[in-house]
Amino acid sequence: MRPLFHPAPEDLQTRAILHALADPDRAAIFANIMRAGCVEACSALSAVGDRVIPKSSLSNHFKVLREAGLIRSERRGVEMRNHSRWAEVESRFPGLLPAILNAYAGECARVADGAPAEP
Amino acid sequence: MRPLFHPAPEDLQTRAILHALADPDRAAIFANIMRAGCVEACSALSAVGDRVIPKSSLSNHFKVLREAGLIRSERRGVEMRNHSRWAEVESRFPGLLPAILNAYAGECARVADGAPAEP
DNA sequence: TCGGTAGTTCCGAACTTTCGAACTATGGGA
DNA sequence: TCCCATAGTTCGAAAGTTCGGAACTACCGA
Repeated sequence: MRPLFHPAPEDLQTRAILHALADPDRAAIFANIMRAGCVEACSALSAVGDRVIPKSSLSNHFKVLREAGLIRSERRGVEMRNHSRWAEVESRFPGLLPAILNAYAGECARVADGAPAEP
Repeated sequence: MRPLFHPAPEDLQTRAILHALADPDRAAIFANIMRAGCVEACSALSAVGDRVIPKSSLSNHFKVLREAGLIRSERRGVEMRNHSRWAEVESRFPGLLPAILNAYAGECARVADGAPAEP
């Protein structure tokens, strides 16, 4: 197992952040990490909605979030703790994360409200 | 040539917008359309920085921006006019576009300032 | 009608994403 | 200490996406 890579705050890239959050599953995972007091084990998030995400895909999602600089992961015994790097991202790109999470939240609310989700 | 597809304001999706703007070329094209009074021909944007973007790639970039709902394109004789749909996107997802364009702008400023761009 | 310009489509090569299977690392008993 | 269970990673094949050159369509002016 190779060591975990985390970009320095000054190496954060807008493109990587947008790419990471352009996947609704990853955005949901990130939103969960924030909501859950900024600390969470990976496997606690293995279901998004009613879909189960396979372990290998989950592992990849966490890697993408980590390498975009959105979360910081550390091995703690047999599991992993994931902290959001909100403050660092926020100070480098003010308003970016709130706007993105808001956009997703607004969209979900609308779907839940009215139109049924497409199959 | 098939007709141009534009999503309705209520069909705009955060994921599509983030995906469209996660590509720095597309983000630059979009920023240009905004800056240039919201109207621009495609080929006017065929260079980003000092790189030339091939026509077919450009055409695809415009398609992605259009289908994400970020721009509205109409054929005008031999060329295309592209309007940004800023107001519509902004009213559906407040703060999203300014935050993203700001993030890119801040990043460019920093690169221009100090470290040389990687090859 | 022809020529030029603007943009699109097609298609193959290169790249990315997904997910099951096999693997590694760690901790807790027997 | 050895073995098992658990948490996560890596591998590899299949499916999907992106890129860009060549050929195409659409429109305008001469």
